[in-house]
Amino acid sequence: MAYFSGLWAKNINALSWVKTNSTTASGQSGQIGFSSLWAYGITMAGLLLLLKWLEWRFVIIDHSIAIYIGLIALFFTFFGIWVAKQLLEVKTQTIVVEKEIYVPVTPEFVLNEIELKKLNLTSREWDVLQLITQGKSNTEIASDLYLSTSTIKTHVSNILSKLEVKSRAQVMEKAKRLKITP
Amino acid sequence: MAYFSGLWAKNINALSWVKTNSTTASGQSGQIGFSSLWAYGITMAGLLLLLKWLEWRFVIIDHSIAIYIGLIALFFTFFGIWVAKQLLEVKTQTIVVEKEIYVPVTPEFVLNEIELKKLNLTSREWDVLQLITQGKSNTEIASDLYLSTSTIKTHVSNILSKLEVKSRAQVMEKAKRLKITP
DNA sequence: ACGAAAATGGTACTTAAGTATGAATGTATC
DNA sequence: GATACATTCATACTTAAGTACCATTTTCGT
Repeated sequence: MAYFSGLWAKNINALSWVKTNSTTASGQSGQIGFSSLWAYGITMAGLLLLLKWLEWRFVIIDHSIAIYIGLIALFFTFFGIWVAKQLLEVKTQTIVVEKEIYVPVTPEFVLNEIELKKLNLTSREWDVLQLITQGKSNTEIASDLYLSTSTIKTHVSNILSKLEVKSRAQVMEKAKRLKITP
Repeated sequence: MAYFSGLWAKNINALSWVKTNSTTASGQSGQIGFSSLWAYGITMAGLLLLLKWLEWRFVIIDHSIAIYIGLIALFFTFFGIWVAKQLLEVKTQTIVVEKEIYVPVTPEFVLNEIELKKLNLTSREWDVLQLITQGKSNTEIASDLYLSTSTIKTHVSNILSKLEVKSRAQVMEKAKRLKITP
């Protein structure tokens, strides 16, 4: 029984050494637990052999029951370690890292329909407005729509009135600002 | 020694029960390992007491050594579990999930300096051009820059020439297209 | 300091833009 | 069918835009 106490004390020392070792070596990921366990086991076994071999003959008969208990202790220690490994499941921690991605937003044009409806333009006025924003002259617009310049002038005049501006240049500026044209 | 074998078999059963329990209850995060360990310990102790109490008197003398060994086994099993907990650091498997966040790219205007230089505009012409793209009339531009309309007309005419267009409306359109104006 | 380019301004002119008004025709909506 | 609105076109006019040509002054690089 005296030897068993000694073995206990040695085990604690061996344990603390193994633990220190595993902490410092924690850089290499993965199998730390297993290799440390082996180191621990081998160290323990080595100590046991070392201690016992020195006084083997004196002990082998007198303290056979103590050795037996020691082996039982050793076995169940490993058994406990095995049990712990089964019980302690690997915790999976999911960390969601929000990563800002600057999407190359295509200079997509979304027509501001709210503002467009406020203007209360007729469909023909809308046609003319779009051609105006393309920098076209009255003559060109008339040509595009197969109309006379007189008609275009009328439409343009109405557009200016509805947009509350005084020139086609201001129409272009305001149409851009209100996002009713690309 | 016969009892020890029985105890072993019971342990296995108890273990498997505990493991199943811990798996199903894995929803609640944290202390699963510990509570399961306690459940396991209590179950084992309970079984031990139950089995032994039934034949206590018959056994207490004959098999005192077996009980002693059983206790040793129990203790070192827990010791092994404790050791394993020290050695096996809780592996936290970190899964980094990148979540795309679409940053609302402000409709930022980047001046197309390459195209701008090609135009070979003078600084004053550039001033006038910017005011043109704001939809301002020659009179307004003259007023803004403290110049006569004659000067503005000269600048505008030069701008039209350099941009190879025929009206201020086309200037606005082309300036937008070349991204030399917001 | 000199020359080239830039900046400013003027006059005269042409052309396009924009206004005002009216009218004919088409098209829904009740 | 009457009404309201949209569409088309025309005439006459005013105003702004744009051109052409010239002149003066300022700025800047070598």
